[in-house]
Amino acid sequence: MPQFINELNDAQKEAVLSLNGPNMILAGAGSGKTKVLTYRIAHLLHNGIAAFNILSLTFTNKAAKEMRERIEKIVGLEARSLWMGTFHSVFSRILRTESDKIGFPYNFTIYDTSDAKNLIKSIIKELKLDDKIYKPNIVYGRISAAKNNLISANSYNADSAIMNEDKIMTKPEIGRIYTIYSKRCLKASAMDFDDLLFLTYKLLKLFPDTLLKYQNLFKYILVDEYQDTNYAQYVIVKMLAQKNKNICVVGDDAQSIYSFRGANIENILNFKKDYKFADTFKLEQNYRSTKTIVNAANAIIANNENQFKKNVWTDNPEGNKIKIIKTKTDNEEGKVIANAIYDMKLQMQESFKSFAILYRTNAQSRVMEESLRKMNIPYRIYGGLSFYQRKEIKDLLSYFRMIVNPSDEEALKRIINYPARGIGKVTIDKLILSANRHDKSIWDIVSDIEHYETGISNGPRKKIQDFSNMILSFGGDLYKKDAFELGEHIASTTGLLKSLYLDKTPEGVSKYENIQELLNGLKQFTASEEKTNTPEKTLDKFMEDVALLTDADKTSEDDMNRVSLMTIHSAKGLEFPNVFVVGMEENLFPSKLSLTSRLELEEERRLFYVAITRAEKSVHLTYAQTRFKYGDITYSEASRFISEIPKEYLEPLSRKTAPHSFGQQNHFSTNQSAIPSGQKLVSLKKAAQTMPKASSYSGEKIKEGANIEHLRFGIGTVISVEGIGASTKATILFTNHGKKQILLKFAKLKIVG
DNA sequence: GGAGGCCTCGGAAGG
DNA sequence: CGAGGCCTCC
Repeated sequence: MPQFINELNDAQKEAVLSLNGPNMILAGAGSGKTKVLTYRIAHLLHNGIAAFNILSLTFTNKAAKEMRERIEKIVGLEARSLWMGTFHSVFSRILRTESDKIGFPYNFTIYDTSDAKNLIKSIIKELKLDDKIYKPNIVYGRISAAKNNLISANSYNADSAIMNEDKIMTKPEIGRIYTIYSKRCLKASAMDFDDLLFLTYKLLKLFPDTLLKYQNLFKYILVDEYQDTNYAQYVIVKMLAQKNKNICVVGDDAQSIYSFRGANIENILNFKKDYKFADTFKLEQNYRSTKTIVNAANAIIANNENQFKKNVWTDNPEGNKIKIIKTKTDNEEGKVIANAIYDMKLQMQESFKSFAILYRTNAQSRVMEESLRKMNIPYRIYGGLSFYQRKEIKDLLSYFRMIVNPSDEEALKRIINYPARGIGKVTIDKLILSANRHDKSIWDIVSDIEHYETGISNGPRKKIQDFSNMILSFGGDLYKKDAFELGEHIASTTGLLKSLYLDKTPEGVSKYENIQELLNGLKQFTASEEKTNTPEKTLDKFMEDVALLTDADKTSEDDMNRVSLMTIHSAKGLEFPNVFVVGMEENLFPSKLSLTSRLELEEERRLFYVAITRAEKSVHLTYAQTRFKYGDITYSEASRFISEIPKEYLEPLSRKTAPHSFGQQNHFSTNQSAIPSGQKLVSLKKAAQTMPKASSYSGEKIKEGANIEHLRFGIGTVISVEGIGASTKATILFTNHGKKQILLKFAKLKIVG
């Protein structure tokens, strides 16, 4: 038995060693789930299973990448032959191989969500439907949900229950839109994200020999975060595993937080029904958090009805109690947290990266940001507009897309008049009309405009020809130039690069930099290749999965020392020594929209469970009595979730410590459960506001031998000063606190005596 | 085609 | 309140 097995506890060991048959691993938060998955795969390889016979599915690229790296550390390069990736990336790989069977070319485009919504919007317009009623978002949501439930456009229109639902929603034409949308995607040789699942299902369903081929290929299947699978994913996995039944799913029903995008918690709850002889393993020992955190989390989740019985426990120390902080306003909440981070950093010698601020909605990040910025606390916000969604990036990528697949309608619409070349809205509408009439793609018309009666006059027609010729000429270079050469050629000949270069506004500069970054990506992609007459790292290869990439996949892992700000959803799978969960208020968390149903409230509670189980050492829960929402002040009460934590895990209500000479005082006004004490917090607010600016220190005065006063540690003498600039540190001997090392950048030292 | 004004709308988010 | 979409005007 390989050495690595000995690093595992008994439950983990069993889960790793049981290789055959259906297995379900229920992994509590922080129980070493990834470790088990990686060792299990390593163990399969050790047992002579070929890497290419193992399929491992995850939800994020990041998870797949991490796992592959970890396996590579154990087994070496063999790990590269594993089928390991997200559902979408693995399925797109299969679809590119088998595309002809379902009527697509191998070089199909993958539409991202905004492409899909644009197409829907344009169809709604073409059908002359009221876009106030047929909101693209809603229509997209219906179509997406249909596909995730494996309902084709035909079945949709034939399903009286669905049609009736749409009628009741006063949107009886959604089925028609769905039909046209599917047709247009096919014409454009494009699949949206949901198609990657739906069409994989269709492929395996319609072609039994293809199904058999992949059943034989994927002798062992592993699925991570199984509680997040939707119906389509569930069915496809089931089909693939049908023959060998060597399927291992890993998940935690308590962390199912994605039902709003179709995840079905029943998939994990019913695993034993689907696979009768399944072995179940429970990983219940938590290695991440303190006893206090683990026990509090258990107590919270116990309020849910739908769940597996699990007993998550830990050998870790008791740890600090959970602190509840109440503030008057959301602004104050931000200030108090910034102060608390500042203090904890000093007191506990923590680095900034050990802190995370988690919130329910992205809108809450702004207040936090402001406070952190005022205190010069470095932070990083996760989420928001991704690199690949930026306008300038999408524009250039649209050129790339058209070169790989000229039928790509959304790419064409984006760039046919960008940079401006005199092909206006009216002309484009005529093109679309003509394409629809002739049942062709827009590119079919554009590339052969002479042969169609479009009603477009000579001027614009000439310009369309020029555009078409340009695309064709780029296309001619596709296999002659490598991806970087062609990409750069396009960026410069179209004038895209130049116009951004000339734009010296901050936005323009940033756009130019982004384009450069994309080109750098192309360069990296081609870097491995030697110069030959027939390059292999061509643009079409680069484009294959670019639509499946997200920011998290971009290289240059930011190891900077910053506080992390993100939604609780995006914190799933991560861990931080110290966690602040902010906005613990009724109608915010739990969200107002969840209060109507028990199931939704339970999902909010799981979300809270996820939030506090991110923490290793400390948890702070904060709430504000008033908060700005949509420009109005709203009043809120403490979240019901706070009162679900047994008091023994909460910091007892304590009187504040006497104000310090700087006017600083203990921020942690504790407040048990739902009933606010009405304690006056004015002084606290003042304290936050009168905090000296972190940057206000003048470094020159802090010299060896200087007597100083520190905000928290009081009087002391500087023993030595090391480092330069922002990293200048002083070693100071405090009268009452002994020797401490302090970063001058953040310390507020006052020279005394 | 682009700038600027008006209107609307507001949950979380992977691929 | 503020972002984004849409319309209007130049």
